[in-house]
Amino acid sequence: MEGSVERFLQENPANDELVRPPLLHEEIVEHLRDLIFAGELMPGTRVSEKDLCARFGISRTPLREALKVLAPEGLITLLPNRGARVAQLTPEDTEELFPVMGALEALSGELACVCATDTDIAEVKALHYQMALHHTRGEREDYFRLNQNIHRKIMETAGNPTLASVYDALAGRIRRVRYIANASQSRWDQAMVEHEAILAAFEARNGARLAVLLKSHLMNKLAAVKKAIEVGKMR
Amino acid sequence: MEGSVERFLQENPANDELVRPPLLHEEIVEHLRDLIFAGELMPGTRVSEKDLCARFGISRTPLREALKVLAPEGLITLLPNRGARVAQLTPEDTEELFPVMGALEALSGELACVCATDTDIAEVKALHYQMALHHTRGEREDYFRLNQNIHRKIMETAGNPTLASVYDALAGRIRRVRYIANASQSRWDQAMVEHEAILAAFEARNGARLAVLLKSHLMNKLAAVKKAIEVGKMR
DNA sequence: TTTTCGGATTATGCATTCATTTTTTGAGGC
DNA sequence: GCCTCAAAAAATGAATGCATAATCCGAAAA
Repeated sequence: MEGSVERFLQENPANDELVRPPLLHEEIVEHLRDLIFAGELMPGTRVSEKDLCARFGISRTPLREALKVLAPEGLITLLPNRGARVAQLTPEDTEELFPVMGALEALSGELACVCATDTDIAEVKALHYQMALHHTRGEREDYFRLNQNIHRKIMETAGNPTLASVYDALAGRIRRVRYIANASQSRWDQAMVEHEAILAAFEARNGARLAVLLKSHLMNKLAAVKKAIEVGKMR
Repeated sequence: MEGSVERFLQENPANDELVRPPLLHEEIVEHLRDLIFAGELMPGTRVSEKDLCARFGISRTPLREALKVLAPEGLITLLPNRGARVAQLTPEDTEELFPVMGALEALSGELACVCATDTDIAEVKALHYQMALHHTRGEREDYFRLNQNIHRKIMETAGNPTLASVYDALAGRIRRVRYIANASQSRWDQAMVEHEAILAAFEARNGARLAVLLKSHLMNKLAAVKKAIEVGKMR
């Protein structure tokens, strides 16, 4: 019965994942993403093929494939004949990315208000107050983590995987700069106020309002980032 | 003075293009995109590495790299050990993509209203009336082309290359189904009406309104596509 | 005739190799 | 001492090779 697997896959494209063995380069892609996010590979640093191959215990082929995948994603910069570097976010990139993220988050908010179960809302609420606690305690790391979780939860509640994956790709690029957004206490406090409003809109299932709030939340974050960078340059 | 090129590139990242020789796999990526867009590689068809290598006159390495780049982009599906296929848009993908496109176009409209010069607006106006002419003449191909040009022009006017590139990537995936959106005359007429409003909002530099219009324009297009597909299934 | 099985053929995934380009190193000139 | 230049070393881009998995094809069985 030749072609039965074939037919199965054709008719059940969603089940591909269950069947397909892993592709090495895809694992490397994820591994590299993790290294970059973890800060082990800092922006601007040269990526030595030889070193990473040794590190992962693979040949250059799948590593190079992974680098070529990460390049369009904006995490890696390829300099022909001169190797790869961890991409460095330019001020222009930052200024361009935040509005796009804002539009995507706004959409996620709209959709989430339509799709959310009461449990979804309760979960966000729980995350919110846990985050608020970290805010009052001044625990930045934990605050950031919870913050991410809230936005991710809303994004998941929206029930649009395509939206989520586009968002994730962009979020990866600005992940680093987001950490500096709440550098000043006043901005951090302000962010917390904004989050109160976000939670309220979500609880009220007011999609339009939530969209506006999420969007402005990100634009405010951009302003804060720019200011923080300015200050950073000064000293 | 070794390292001067290095320094130049560091300080002038935008000029990289001028200096760097082309990477073979990137050319192949574009070439493959063109083939898919042109319909020469139809969705669902298997992509034979050997054939394409022969066609392009290259070895398998850069071709495989190109396929791996196109996979996350959604144009190619990789089945481990079973080759690559031109990705087929599922109904879910379609339904997920249009809202995202809508959000991005809405943003482009907002930004464009802020950035546009009078010339930009005049250009869109010219495109619009040329498109209207094709509509009255019933010239679908030309209408589509102008339609694309209008949205592209607004996107460019927005002055956010990151936004544009994200948009383009998604647009590539639904390019094919968009052609069937205006299958029915009534929907086509309706689309034209919507475009009148879009032009008006742009001329008035009413960003908020343009955003809403572009968004709903795309959602209506989605509805039309779904209906067209339903009808297609019937017969 | 249709289905099942098994070897031959083909295609794929990854490693390795080869040809260039770039970077490094160091000797010589200013 | 610093810059210039050239040869050596290293790294990159792409082609080739090899082991494995999938597909094809024909004979045998139902």
